[in-house]
Amino acid sequence: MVTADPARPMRADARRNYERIVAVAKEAFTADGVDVPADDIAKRAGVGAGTLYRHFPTRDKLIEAVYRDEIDGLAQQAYDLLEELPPGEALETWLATHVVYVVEKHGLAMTLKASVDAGSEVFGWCQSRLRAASDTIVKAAQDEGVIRADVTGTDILRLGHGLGSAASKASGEDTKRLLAIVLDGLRVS
Amino acid sequence: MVTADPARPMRADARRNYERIVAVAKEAFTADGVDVPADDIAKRAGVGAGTLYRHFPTRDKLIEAVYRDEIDGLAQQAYDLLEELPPGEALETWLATHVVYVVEKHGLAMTLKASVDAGSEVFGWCQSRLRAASDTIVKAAQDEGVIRADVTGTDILRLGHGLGSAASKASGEDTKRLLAIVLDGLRVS
DNA sequence: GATGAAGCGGAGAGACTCTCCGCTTGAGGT
DNA sequence: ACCTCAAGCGGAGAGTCTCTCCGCTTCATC
Repeated sequence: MVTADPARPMRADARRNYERIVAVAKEAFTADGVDVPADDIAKRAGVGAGTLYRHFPTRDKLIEAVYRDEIDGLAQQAYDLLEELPPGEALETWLATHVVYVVEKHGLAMTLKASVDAGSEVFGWCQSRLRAASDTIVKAAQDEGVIRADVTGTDILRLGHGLGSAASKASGEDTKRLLAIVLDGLRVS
Repeated sequence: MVTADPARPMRADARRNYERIVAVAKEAFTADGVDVPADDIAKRAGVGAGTLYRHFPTRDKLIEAVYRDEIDGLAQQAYDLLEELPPGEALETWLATHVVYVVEKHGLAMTLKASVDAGSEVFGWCQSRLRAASDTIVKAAQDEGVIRADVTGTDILRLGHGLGSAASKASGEDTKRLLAIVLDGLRVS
């Protein structure tokens, strides 16, 4: 998923470090904001600054990688949920996850997105990955006949985003109710 | 408009410098992005770093001030246009200005907004200032009976923003056409 | 003009990003 | 098992950026 060059795969320790750094960075960004120093992240990950900067030539590349990883996790969850639950429930759970994600990471996501936007290749990648996941889960639920046939994957994405934005100014109770309303609307009547 | 303390007005030189810095910063941000060093801006404005940092205790405050000024200019233009032109034309011109602004400053505005968002007091101020301006110009045009009665100031803001987003991926020609379509839709039929 | 307060400039402290290079370690060959 | 060497590592330090401090200058007032 994040291999650099398929011709010669990363050495085991290099890959370990790469993943370690992304994980630590994600934690650090969430806890302390995107302004946390890169050297700090290196230290917390138990690697030298050189190692960090070899994997991520600039600070922005690191931010990009975290953003990408975050989105990738959200998309992956769609596929995982499909294996664990019946499609209808999977879709409902996924939408709820999406909303929680938007609410919890709102500020972070905005800043990450702003940092990433310039070299928007990554941004495009994220968008298509999310859409593919959303399409898949929606289609599965539709094949079972549990949700309306005229809903698209993009709709779900937008609903998740919209609900999240609305919910970030509302209480947890309200959020649940809003989500319930939308879920009800999605089901075949 | 940007006075700090009405009790004791700024000294003339201080105010001059304040305005100078904001103007230079706006130019610098537009030309070179928001990452341009604060010291550079001080130099270009012909003041010492100390002066800059007294007026704007942190770099973010400077960004905030520029964002605020930018929005303020857009809002002010609504009132200015109302004095120069008949209300219908004023509204049309303003909407076009808005679109151009969104297109030209898209990247910048996003980053500014992301930087500002945390201490969102400024953000709120900007929003209400824009809405007031929009409401005023819409109401004037409606009183003349030249645009639909069911349109609100917020609608115009949204249209401006939406058109701008759509237009940033389209050609100048397309933008003009899109704008013409919307303007046509706004007129009483 | 004289005087005090408000404001100015820029050297420099501290922090951050990124580079460089000698040392270490994993992986393939024998 | 051991050898070899490219791949990878760490961290000192160069260069840059933000922000502070304080002696000097300028404005406003009398």
